[in-house]
Amino acid sequence: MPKNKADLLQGTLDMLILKALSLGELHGYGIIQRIRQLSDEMLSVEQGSLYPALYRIEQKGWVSARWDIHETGREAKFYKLTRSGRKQLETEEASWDRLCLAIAKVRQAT
Amino acid sequence: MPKNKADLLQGTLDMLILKALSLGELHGYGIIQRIRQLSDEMLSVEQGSLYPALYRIEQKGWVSARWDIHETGREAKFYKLTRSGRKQLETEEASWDRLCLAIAKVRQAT
DNA sequence: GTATGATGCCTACCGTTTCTAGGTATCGTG
DNA sequence: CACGATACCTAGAAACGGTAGGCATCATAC
Repeated sequence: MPKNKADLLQGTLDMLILKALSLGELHGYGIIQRIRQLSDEMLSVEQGSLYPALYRIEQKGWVSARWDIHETGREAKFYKLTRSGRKQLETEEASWDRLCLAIAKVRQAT
Repeated sequence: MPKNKADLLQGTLDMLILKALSLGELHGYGIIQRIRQLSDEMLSVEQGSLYPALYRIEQKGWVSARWDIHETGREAKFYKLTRSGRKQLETEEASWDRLCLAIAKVRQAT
């Protein structure tokens, strides 16, 4: 059980993964690191969340995957954003903006 | 099944309920209306989400409830934020801010 | 007068999401 | 050689919010 809500990604996992991949092809483990790094260590995606998510995202055609060997000489599965994935990222970002705006409006109320 | 993510509250339901009640005592159905109105119709909490949430929130001591008759002459269950609930609201708002900030950082990346 | 929609409460069940907790293997470093 | 980091994966469970139903009252429209 997650300790507190701040640790939860609350529906943003797909968007984060797509965003991470929009900066360039990457393998699974690297996605986790990139998200953690970009968020100043505030977000940490668990492996148990990531891999099923990647599978799901691949099924939807938002990323394509291939096995390759990266510079360290190790094998890894590389994911690349597809055109459809880029579109999905935009959609999810718009939804997120919309949600944030709506929440902000409620919170503004006095 | 929810049509799209924009419709989802993504973990903010409790915060929204507490916020709505922070503006004054209110009955269940009224909470739904207040949230919808404050968010400019962008957020709509379903009854099937609200009532179980209110029960849960009451169990945690964040709100107190009493049956009463409101101005229209109808009976309704009125909920009031407790001191503990006000504290919880602050906590949840801080978590939300933290999440938004983290997401924003990732999204800024080029 | 009665049908209908809004108000008002509730429950049971379901789908999605993300977590925890495990497993496997390789690599570099102390 | 042990150990942590890297790299992949799955199973199971918890949390959350939705759908879909039920019940009752009230005002309005037909």
